[in-house]
Amino acid sequence: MSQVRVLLVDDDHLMRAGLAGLLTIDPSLEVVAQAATGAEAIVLTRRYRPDVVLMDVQMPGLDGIAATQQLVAEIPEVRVLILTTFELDDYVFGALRAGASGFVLKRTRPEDLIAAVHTVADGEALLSPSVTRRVIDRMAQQPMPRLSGTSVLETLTPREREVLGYLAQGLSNREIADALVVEESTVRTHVKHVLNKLGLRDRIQAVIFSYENGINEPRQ
Amino acid sequence: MSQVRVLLVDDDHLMRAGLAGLLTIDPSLEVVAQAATGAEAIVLTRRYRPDVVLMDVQMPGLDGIAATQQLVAEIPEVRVLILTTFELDDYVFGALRAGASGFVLKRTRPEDLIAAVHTVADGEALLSPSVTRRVIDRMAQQPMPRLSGTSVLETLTPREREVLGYLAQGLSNREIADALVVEESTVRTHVKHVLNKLGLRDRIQAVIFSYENGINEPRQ
DNA sequence: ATAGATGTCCCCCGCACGGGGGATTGGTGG
DNA sequence: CCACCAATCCCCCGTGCGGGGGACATCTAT
Repeated sequence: MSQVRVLLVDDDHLMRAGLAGLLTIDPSLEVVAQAATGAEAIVLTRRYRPDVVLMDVQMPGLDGIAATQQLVAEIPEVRVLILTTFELDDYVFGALRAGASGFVLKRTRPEDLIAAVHTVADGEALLSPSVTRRVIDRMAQQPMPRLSGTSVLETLTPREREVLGYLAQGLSNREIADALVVEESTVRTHVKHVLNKLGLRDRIQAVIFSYENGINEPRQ
Repeated sequence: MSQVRVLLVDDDHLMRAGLAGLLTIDPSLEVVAQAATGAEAIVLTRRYRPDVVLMDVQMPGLDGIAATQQLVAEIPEVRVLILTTFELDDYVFGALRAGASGFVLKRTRPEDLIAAVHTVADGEALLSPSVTRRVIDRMAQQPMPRLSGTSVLETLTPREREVLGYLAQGLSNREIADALVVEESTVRTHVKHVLNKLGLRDRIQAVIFSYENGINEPRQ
């Protein structure tokens, strides 16, 4: 793999700019898109199909770990490299549980970061040396926790879950608006949020999601 | 049942006015509300709980057949009497599949229309004489299409069943076209036929139909 | 006190979709 | 031979939908 397509995900645009500039040192790396939130990362990953997603853990809304979980579940080919400032246990293990391919600290030297991107792009796993110790320690005592431990549904607000219920029944925005006694524009907003948070393309995918996840039970 | 409560549904307000006036000839009929769209019909049916819904087929937005389907599914007690100007096959069978109790032409004489309302209010089914012919014709060659049966699927051509399979997976017309290696316009035609034959509003309802009828099996 | 989350509502824009036609080619059956 | 169906493709047209924004009020937690 010569050319590696990279998606940057960080809520701080200065950090994104810095990373983008840093990665352009290597001409075989191409930053195809940048996202400021986890939800945006999912949308952009679907659109641009990057080889590697450089993902910050700390973000408002859908955080890096939840986003990673959804990304990997939907697009297994994508490699997620987690970036963080501190080496917090929760982040490390949460990220690996979610299916991340690697985990590097932001204070890593530029050339090492570039090397890390290439490593995960090649399908290898990668951990910052200072992190490796923690991982093998914990691996020894604990079995690997389940992938779907925390439901994506929990990222939805109560109202959004309600809207998803109506989406699952195939109702239009107008019909949902009538049912909830709000404006259609409000329903549109809720629907947008539901689709973004769940990483779904459109309301049709929401129907399928509902059946596949038991929100809709096929009546016989 | 002495007093019959009626909901009028027609996008043409002149037609509604005409029907309303016509029905007031019979003091045992009471027009409790009027709707201009299918969606409105559903809302008003919830609110006013009419005995009979006099429903036009041709309406912008949610058409009479789709509205009937939802109405009957949600409120089985309500009797839907379909009104139309022309006796088109798609309308007739789509409406009956959707759960309509009757089907009358707008050119029916006033006293016959009033009689029709009373008939369906009593729980009987009713068809305009000119429509009955078509129904028994079709009955002769194939069993009455019904909601729960798989017989409706047999009205689809092989290609249409194939398209339904892709619809069930939530694919767009473009994606189905690529899968079948035909033009998108061809897929559009197939999709139209599938929706018409199954009496479905849109591809979203097709997804739901597929799950409810075992075309899609929810995994796990 | 300030920030964040939530719910409500608004705008513009472009595209996919479904309904309304119609046309052509190849079979198949009466 | 002719009628019919199935499958393929075309047009126009209106609208529903999703993405991109933003605005405002309320409430909660820091």
